[in-house]
Amino acid sequence: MFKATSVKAALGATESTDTILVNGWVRTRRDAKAFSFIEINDGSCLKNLQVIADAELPNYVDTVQQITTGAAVSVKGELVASKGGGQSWEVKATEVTLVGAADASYPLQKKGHSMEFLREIAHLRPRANLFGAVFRVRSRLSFAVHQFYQDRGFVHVHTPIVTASDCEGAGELFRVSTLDPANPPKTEDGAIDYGQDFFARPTYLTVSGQLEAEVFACALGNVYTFGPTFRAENSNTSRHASEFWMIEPEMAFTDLQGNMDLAEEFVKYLIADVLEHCADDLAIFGKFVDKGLLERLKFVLERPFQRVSYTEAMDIILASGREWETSVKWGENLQSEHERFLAEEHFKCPVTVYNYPKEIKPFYMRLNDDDKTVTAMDVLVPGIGEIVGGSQREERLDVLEANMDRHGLNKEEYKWYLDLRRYGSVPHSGFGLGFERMLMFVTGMANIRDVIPFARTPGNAEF
RNA sequence: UGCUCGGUAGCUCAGUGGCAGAGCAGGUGACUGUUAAUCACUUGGUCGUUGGUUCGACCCCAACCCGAGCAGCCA
Repeated sequence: MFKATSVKAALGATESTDTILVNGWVRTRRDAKAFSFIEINDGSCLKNLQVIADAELPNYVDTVQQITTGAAVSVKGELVASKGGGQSWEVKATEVTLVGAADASYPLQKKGHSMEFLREIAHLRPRANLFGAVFRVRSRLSFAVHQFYQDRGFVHVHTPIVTASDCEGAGELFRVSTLDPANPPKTEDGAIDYGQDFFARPTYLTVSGQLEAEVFACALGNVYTFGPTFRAENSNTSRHASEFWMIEPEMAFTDLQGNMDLAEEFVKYLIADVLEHCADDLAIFGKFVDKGLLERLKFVLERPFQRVSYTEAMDIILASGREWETSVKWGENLQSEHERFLAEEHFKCPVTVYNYPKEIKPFYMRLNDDDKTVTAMDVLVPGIGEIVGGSQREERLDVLEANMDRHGLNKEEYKWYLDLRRYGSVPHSGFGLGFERMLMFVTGMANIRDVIPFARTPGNAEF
């Protein structure tokens, strides 16, 4: 069989070619006097390839003129310089095969559609220009994540997706069980007997690979995870999903400063990589989704991230003289409006906030010498808010145990985690970066549901 | 989960207590190296669901369902 040429390769040609084969889906067809224009797209790039199907073709009337938007076609012909404006190359067809027809009920029209409508046809939306671009960028961004860490000698660790730790503090979990929900085995006191469950204990989908990543950092030095993460929160916002992907680097012999340095370098690397490798796709976001996108990305790339301690951030917020919907004071969580104010108005660039009050952060964060704050750090970006959350971990056994007591955790269940502090404990740090939030930032897409192929949100797991 | 807004043709929307509308898509025809082609004609409706008010409800009221935005949870 003749080897097919991608639309991307055909459009990037440097000279005409006698015979090429192009496969793809028809975006639109128009009739001229003695021939038909067929525009096909195969997902290899944003642009379509224009095909000239002459009326002399033997199947012109009964096939070519019946081809509609959405149909799959195979075209053989000559790649020639276009006689019309708008494209440099086109294919003069010698053979047009209708591989799979699409009738008038094909939902994607040549016009723009609302994001909400396209979400309802998630199985067809990758064929829309915008979503083809989103998912090509997603693929590239994913590759860039690995390249960043691999280039720096980090080891990729596949942390488990099924986990038994249910009290890490990162929200509600999805239970994993093979018990019959209508008739579960019971213990003598009437409780469900998870001893008879598949894993002989209650298990859940992971909310973070951090604790396991710490194990590997304390053996292999610098490691990272990149995998799916699950939160059973009833969150209904444009930036939360029940299933999302997260990158979690973890570094031994590294303090909070080194952690913040890595987070900033990482975010900038991803932006630079996408700017370099996805220019065409980014252009469509700049045109239809977010006019200021390219300028903002370049701006973020050039400027150092601002760094302020939680205490300094609180002073800035309190000194701003603004009226807040939720008033805050030292010791309380920053609200979205405060984070947005810092990133979008006060600094007008990404901000890393560090050293948060210990009361509002999880047990594993390292206690500072002031005994009031822990080495937490969040990177806030304009338009999205928190994109990175991390910390230096508490490496001192006695302090960690005291933290766990204070948080009411069962130390028995964390024996293996505490062992890391018993045997060769070292200062270590890491963070989590929300992959979809990064993708939103890089594309300007406003809703997380539009950067996930098949989004899972409360009440929604179709497809 | 709370607050706010919305649900009318395949899509995007307008509409008013008294016969259901437009643009686009679809169909037919014309024209044409076009490119979200153009022009003419044209098909298409349980106005989210259920109940209530009313002589009469797409419109007013209530409950529910679905969607979106914001908040909380966080990445």
